[in-house]
Amino acid sequence: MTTDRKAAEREARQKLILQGALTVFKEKGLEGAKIDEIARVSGFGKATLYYYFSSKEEIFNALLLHGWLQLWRELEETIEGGDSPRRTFISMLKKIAEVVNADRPLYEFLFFVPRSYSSEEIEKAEWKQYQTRLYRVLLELIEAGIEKNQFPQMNPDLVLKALGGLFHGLVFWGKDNQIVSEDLIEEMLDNMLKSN
Amino acid sequence: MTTDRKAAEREARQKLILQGALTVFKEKGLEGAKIDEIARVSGFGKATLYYYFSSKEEIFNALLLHGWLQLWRELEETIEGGDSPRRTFISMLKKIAEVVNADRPLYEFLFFVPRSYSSEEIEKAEWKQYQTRLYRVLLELIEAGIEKNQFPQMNPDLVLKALGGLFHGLVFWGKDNQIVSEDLIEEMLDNMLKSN
DNA sequence: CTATTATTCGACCGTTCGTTCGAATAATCG
DNA sequence: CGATTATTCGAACGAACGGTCGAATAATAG
Repeated sequence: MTTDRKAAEREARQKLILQGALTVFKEKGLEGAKIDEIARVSGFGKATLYYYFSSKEEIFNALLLHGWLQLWRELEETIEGGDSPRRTFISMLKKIAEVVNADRPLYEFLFFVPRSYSSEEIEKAEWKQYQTRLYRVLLELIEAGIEKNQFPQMNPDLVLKALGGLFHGLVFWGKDNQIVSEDLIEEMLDNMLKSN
Repeated sequence: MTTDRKAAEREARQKLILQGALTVFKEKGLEGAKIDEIARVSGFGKATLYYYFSSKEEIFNALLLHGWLQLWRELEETIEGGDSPRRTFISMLKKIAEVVNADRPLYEFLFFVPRSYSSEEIEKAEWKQYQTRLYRVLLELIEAGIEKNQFPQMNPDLVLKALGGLFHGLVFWGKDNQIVSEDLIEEMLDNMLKSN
């Protein structure tokens, strides 16, 4: 069967397009990114893009879905690990940082951009559920951890906001290049959660 | 002289336009906001907007400048207060939260949107310097505070990223309506900085 | 080889949108 | 009052852009 190779080639070309799209999206945002430029950067003609994707928004969503699937794949084993809530929580953030640092352009895009474009279309996108699921898992860990006195005795939602924001700030803020190691994240979290 | 009244009226009309622009920008972002809609919402004809502002981007920048000036005006007395670095730092964040909560639409816009549109035009905008200045003041407080053992003994940049992110998460994340009180912010910070 | 299918692409289309024009109206002045 | 200036606005302009078309080329099949 040639069908396998054909499918693989098709997928490879899609990946090339997504790669080009990412660099343009990152630089210009969703609306600022022009199809013509994405085509130019990925090295295809404009019409060819539409041979592989049916619209600009589909490219956008495919990119995010790709990132979330990859992130989630890496997280699953950590979640199943059966550590204490606090250890699992910290391990998850470390793992996320690791994944992020392995492909910053993609994940900066993934964690920043969607906040700015909350059209109804996007609300229903497939990748959205993974975002929601991640939030829920982290929240449940905090709830369980509070019971065991491993987190500050406060409203779990607040604790998640605070620690999530802290993580976000550590990993994503600042002049590009300087990435924060997973160990530093662990140290910071342990430091700040110490007294409880 | 009627000149004063004229100028005041002109400014009042500009404020109306900015107010309308804010609601549209917030809902649609910079590119998604259409001049026609801003005109409709502010209750002026489209061409009238151009009688008061020379371009869409000028409206955008005027809006942000307005917000930063107001925020900075409120912050200045806190900075001059002469409290300890740690107290001043916490007071500043509390004050920022207060200002934000007093006009959430404006400040959610102000703190979120610019991250998505980093064109070179925006880099040079007048409001940018206030953002930079705020960052520097907070960093200096942390540096001074670390010396006095009032903050974790870590790289000041990292501490600012962590605490800034934490603050950002507390104040801006989550389902809209629920605002976080300044006292909660203080409690959270004091809690997490306790052990040092 | 020819026939059929898959892929590529620049030119083109229709729409949208920021901006400008020119005329109409209101305010101010002498 | 008339004359001059300030303000308002919808209509029209032109550029930009997402998406489509149809022809050309490459790959595969028989």
